[in-house]
Parts: sequence; structure tokens; C-alpha cells
Amino acid sequence: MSVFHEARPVPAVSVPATVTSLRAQGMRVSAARRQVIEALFAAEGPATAEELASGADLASVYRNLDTLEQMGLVRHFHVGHGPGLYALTDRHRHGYAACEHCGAHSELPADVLARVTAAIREAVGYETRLSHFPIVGRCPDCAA
Amino acid sequence: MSVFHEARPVPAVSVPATVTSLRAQGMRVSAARRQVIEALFAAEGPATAEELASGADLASVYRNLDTLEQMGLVRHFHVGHGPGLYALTDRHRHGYAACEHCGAHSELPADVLARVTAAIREAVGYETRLSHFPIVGRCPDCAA
DNA sequence: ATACTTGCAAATGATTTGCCAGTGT
DNA sequence: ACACTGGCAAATCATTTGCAAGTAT
Repeated sequence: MSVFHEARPVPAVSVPATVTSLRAQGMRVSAARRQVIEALFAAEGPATAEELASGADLASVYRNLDTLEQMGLVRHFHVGHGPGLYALTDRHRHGYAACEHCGAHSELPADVLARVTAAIREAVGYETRLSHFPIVGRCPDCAA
Repeated sequence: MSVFHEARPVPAVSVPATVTSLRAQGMRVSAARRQVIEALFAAEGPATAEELASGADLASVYRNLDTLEQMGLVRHFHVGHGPGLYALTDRHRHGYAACEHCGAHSELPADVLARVTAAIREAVGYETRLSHFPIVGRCPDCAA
């Protein structure tokens, strides 16, 4: 459950490749699990558990996302007060700035990320994980 | 409810002064409301609604915190997956780095805050509000 | 007097858990 | 076979809302 001891990101090439990879790690691939994986690959961006469910039971979806997250295939983070957003780790290695108003989020360039992380570390010694909890504010459009 | 159109921070000098100030703004001061205000002044740091309740009804506490936040007296933010933390705006103008593991949080020096905010603004145009959603990571102790 | 507040109960939304039947390997 | 999973219902946690009764000004 802790997000701190993540496995190295599992390369997310394709659904079949991922399925094979999972089985190789001794994990079963049921219909519901494959569906979640397919939804993750099909998603255009980070999605809620609900959006990834496609009719399947939400409890199972959450359980699967949890399991996949422990394996390092999936990552989740939060924007504002809303529900968690899940995405393939591979497609989501970076940090985010998120708009609390409209929910939009922008990827942070690596150099900015590095600068921010370094600044925080030097100032208070914290190891920042902007990939899990993005920096929240208002996007250019909502700044009005 | 929106945190974006905050009134200028209400100076939080003392409970009686605050009560007077509130009444001046046409707001009533009931027992429950005064209790919340006293709890906020008595608190050593940001506290949950539950901690500020002191036996009062939680619904009222939330309603009051909400009202006080709209007036600019109170501010709330979130750490990790836990409940919201409330504090007097006056004592909480700054940004925070929070530890998702143990819940600890450290105030960010103004210059760091400024640097981070500027970096984000330049990179993606977002106006950061680190006072509402702190930067989350692991504190020095939990980094182990 | 009367509009603002409270307390209590019930509703929400997100996520988790217990449990037993179903199934992948 | 047998441990791992899924589905479903019920439980949690934080927070909100509907209302009738109470009260600050």
C-alpha cells in the first residue's frame, strides 16, 4: 500500500506484453484485471477508478489498481478535492501542476521538477514526490 | 466556498478582538462559533475539524470553518490522504512541505516558496497556491 | 421579531473490507 | 486441487445537507 517502496517502473509496451510480464511475475490475469489494464492503455490521460471500471465492480477495480501499483505498473495521484487519478507509470513518470478550479493538469518539464525538488530538499530536507501529489493552483485560463 | 476569492487575511489577534471584528461584519457569534474560534487560537498548529470540535457537532464545526474561511480568518489544506487541516490564516500564510508517511509538516521559507512559485509559473503558467495543497513527500526522518 | 444557527439524522462520494462462490494455472 | 480473484453487500471516513427547533441581535 505504501507508495514509497515502488518496484522499478514496469515498461508498459502493450496489453499482451504486459499480461505476459504479469504472468511471469506469478500474477494471475482474470477478465476483470485484463479489463483494467486495457482501460489504462486506452485512456488518454490519468483516469479515475470509475472511468477505468467499464461496468466492472469498483471494489475489484480498486483492488486491481492497488495491486498493479504495488508492482510498479500503475501510479495514482490526486487533484484538488476530487477522486484519485490512475495512470500507467510509464506514461506518468513526471510531476504535475494541477488546476483546482477546472481540473486541468500540465506536465512539469524535468528541469523545473529538478529545480523545485532541489529547492525543497535544501530548505527543509524533504524528499518531494510530485508524481503522487501534484502542485495545485489555478491554470492560466482559470487565473482570471 | 471557492478558496480563490479570499478576503484579505483577517488579523487574528485574540479571541475577543476577533469576536468583535466578526460582529462588526454583521456576523453572529454563537456558543458553537466562539468555541471553534477559541479552539483555533488554542491550537498549536493546523488541526482537523474533529480536533477543533471539542464535543460540538461536527456539522456545525464544518459549517463554521467554512464561513470563517470565506471571511479570510481561516484557511485549510490537506496532507496526504488524511482529513483537512484548519488554521488561522494569520498563522498560516506560508506554504508547506508535508510528509505523507508520518504527517509531519514543515513551513517553507518565503524565498523558497517564491522560487518554486516562479518556476512553476514560468514553466506552465500556473498560479501556485502552496498554502492550500502543500508539497507532499517524505520528511528527513521517514526518508529512511 | 426574524433571519441566522444549531443539533441530529440521513445522504454523499470515495474507497475499503468481509465473505463466499468462482476460476486461472 | 488450491490459492488467488471477483462480485456483492455492508462498513468506513470525511464532509455535506435537510429540517425543525433555538437564539443572537
